[in-house]
Amino acid sequence: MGTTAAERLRRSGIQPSTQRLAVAEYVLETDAHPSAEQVWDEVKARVPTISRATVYNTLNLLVRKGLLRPLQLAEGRVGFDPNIEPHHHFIDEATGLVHDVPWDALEVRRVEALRGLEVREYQVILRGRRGKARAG
Amino acid sequence: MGTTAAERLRRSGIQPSTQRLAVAEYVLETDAHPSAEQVWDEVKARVPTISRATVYNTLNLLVRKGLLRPLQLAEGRVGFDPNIEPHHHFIDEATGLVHDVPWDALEVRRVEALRGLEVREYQVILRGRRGKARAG
DNA sequence: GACATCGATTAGACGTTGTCTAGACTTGGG
DNA sequence: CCCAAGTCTAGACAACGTCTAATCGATGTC
Repeated sequence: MGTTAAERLRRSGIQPSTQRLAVAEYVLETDAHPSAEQVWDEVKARVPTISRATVYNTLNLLVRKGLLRPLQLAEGRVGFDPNIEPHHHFIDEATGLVHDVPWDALEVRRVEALRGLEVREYQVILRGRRGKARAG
Repeated sequence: MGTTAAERLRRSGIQPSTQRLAVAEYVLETDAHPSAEQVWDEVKARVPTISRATVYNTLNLLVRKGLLRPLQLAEGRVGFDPNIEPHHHFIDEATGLVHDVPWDALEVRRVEALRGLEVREYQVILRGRRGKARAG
C-alpha cells in the first residue's frame, strides 16, 4: 500500500528497468537483511537471466541513492537493510539472523561527551538468543 | 612488561611454535584491528616462509582460546581485536581505522527491558571523524 | 642415537564473494 | 529509421578464506 517500488526508483532518479524493479521489489520489502547473493537467488526466480553484475550494480545504486543501508555486521558477509531510519540491531547467535531493534527501545548516554570524536551516527549491536517471549 | 606472548600461549594450551609466536607477538600487541591479510603481511617480514593457512589457523586458534576477538564491523573484512574486555568501537570514516572506546565512556540503558531477547553481549558502534581535540 | 608418532607447517587447489570489462541489447529523441 | 546514451550479460579477474596432501619437526621410547 502506498508507494510502489517503481515510483520510489523514479523519484530517486533511477530508471526502473525490469531488472532493477525486480531487485527493488524484493530488497525494499524484506526484513531478512539479505546478502547480495541471497538477493540474486531471490530475483533469479523472477528474472532468470539477470546477471550477478546487475544485482550488485543495482544494490550499490540503491545504497548510493539512500534507499538502502549496507550492514557490515552480519555473520558471514555484508547485508542490506531497507530500514533507513536510525535503529539498532540484534543478532540471533542461534540462527545468524539479524533483527531490527527500534531506536527508542534503548537509550545511549554520553555520546556527546566523547572527547576528540565527531560522531555522525551510532547504533547498538546486540548478540544473544531470542527467548520464548513475544518478540518484534 | 608483564607476560610474554610465549607464556600466554602456553598458558592457553597452545604450542608456541616459531610461526605462532610471530603471529601472536604482532596481533596481541597491536591496536590496529588488523585483517588476517594484514597480519600475514606483517608476519612475513619476520618469518618469510609462513603460509597463509598457518596465519589463518593461528588467528582462529587464538579466537577459540579467547585471546582474540573477531570484529565483524570493519570496512572491508573481518578484523581481530586483542582487547578481550567489553568495549565499544569508533570507526573513523575518513581513514577507515577502528578505535576502541572504553566501556565506561558510554552508558546504554534499558537493555534488560528488551522483550523476547536474551542479550549475551552488546556494544555501541560509532561512526564519524576524529576531531582536533585530544583523543585516546 | 634411531625410531615411531603426533602435531604443525607448507604449497597450492578450491569455493565464495565482489568488481571490472567488452560487447550486445534497449530505450527515447529526432 | 537512426543515433546516442544508458543498461544488461557473460565471463574474466581479484580478494578472502578454507581444505587437503605431503612434508617437516618435536617428543617420548627403547
